Amino acid sequence: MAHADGLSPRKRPRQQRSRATVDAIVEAAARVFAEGGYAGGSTNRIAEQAGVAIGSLYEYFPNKAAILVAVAERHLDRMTADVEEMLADPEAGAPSLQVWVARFVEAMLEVHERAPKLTHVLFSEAPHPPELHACVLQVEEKLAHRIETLLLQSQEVRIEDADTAAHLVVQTAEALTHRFAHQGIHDLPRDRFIAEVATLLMGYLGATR
Amino acid sequence: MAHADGLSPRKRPRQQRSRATVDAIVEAAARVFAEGGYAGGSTNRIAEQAGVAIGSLYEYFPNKAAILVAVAERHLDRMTADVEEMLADPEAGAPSLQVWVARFVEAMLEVHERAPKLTHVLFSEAPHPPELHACVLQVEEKLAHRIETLLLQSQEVRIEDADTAAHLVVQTAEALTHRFAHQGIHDLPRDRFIAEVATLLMGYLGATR
DNA sequence: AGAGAATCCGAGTAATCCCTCGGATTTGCA
DNA sequence: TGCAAATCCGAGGGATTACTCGGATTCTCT
Repeated sequence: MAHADGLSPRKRPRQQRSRATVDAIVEAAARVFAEGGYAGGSTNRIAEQAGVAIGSLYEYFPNKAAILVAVAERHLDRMTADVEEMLADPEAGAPSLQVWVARFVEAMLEVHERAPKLTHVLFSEAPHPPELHACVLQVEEKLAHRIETLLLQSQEVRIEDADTAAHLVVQTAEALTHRFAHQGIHDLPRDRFIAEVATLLMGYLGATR
Repeated sequence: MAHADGLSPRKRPRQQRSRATVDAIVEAAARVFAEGGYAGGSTNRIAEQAGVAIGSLYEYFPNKAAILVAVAERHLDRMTADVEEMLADPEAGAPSLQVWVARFVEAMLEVHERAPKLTHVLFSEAPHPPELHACVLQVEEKLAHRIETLLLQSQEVRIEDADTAAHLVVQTAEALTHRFAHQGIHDLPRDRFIAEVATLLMGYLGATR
């Protein structure tokens, strides 16, 4: 009934008209934040870009942070969906772990390449209210779990602590692809970068007893 | 004579009194930025924390971004100095590459642990004027070069492209220690994390022909 | 059709922010 | 000692910001 936290929507959109408004706001916010960062994007500008009055915006979002969280949730959902889809793609019968890892790295990279600025703002630049942090943690957890099952299925490696290894793999892939998409790494070309990271991770998985 | 870029100091401090003022400002700015982020730290608050009038602050810094750059330069200088020192420490006669890598990872971690919030603001949160970006690049270049000579000296590994390998090692260590210091990774204890990252990097260096 | 709920509107408020400027104070030096 | 340069001061200007509120408009449902 009462919202203890100050981030949940102040009012639920009940008609499809208002649902469209909320969508437009979130979409516009993604653009605005990606352009000028979180602090640099004003709520007035978001409303303007969404073609909506500032008053309407505050009908559904209690404050600026809530808009950020909404953008993050939508973006993260799409990210995980994309990665899942690419990992599920059964184009080869029984791929080796090497192939799985390379696919994973490329999937992460594509996800970051799709919206490097926004991803950077969401993950690194913006202040992280606990709401958002939990959201990020959940995504990483989901990815790590996916990787872990991959590791356990593979006969190529005997892993001692698959849980930890999976988390490190996710963190490493996430961090490196993020950096590469955002600012590049030592002028490495894209495919070379992917191969190198895949090698890095395979070395780890092979070495971990 | 004229400063084309808008970041160089508007006036040079000539007496030791003003040099102390500039120091106090930079130090206060580091505290303020670490506390509330770049956007969250106001120049008025920085001046107040430094025990200096706002007018005095603008005698030596043309704008807020210039203060950020000054803080970054000082912090990065200390970071590189610390890492260099730890790597130069000759406590063992001829350490193996494994030992070198573990030392490097621990050094990077300590550097991030010393001021995790500030490091995060400097590296990730704050807007990166080209001045700052060049500064960061230079540090990474220096570290990569240090690692590269280490690789070339070692007889344990035959590296094909030592340059690229060194850069990837630096980026990986930097990214992972940054994350660990800033928000932890899967509740890994510190020593376990170091060991794991060292294993990761050694696997890569061993696997790269 | 008509009433009440949902939605939309945008001028306005209070706070804050970066930065200026004219003058007071202190320092170095002849 | 006295003067010019260096340093310090802080009230306040001009711009921007997040957010409010009272009322107009549109929708849903009987």
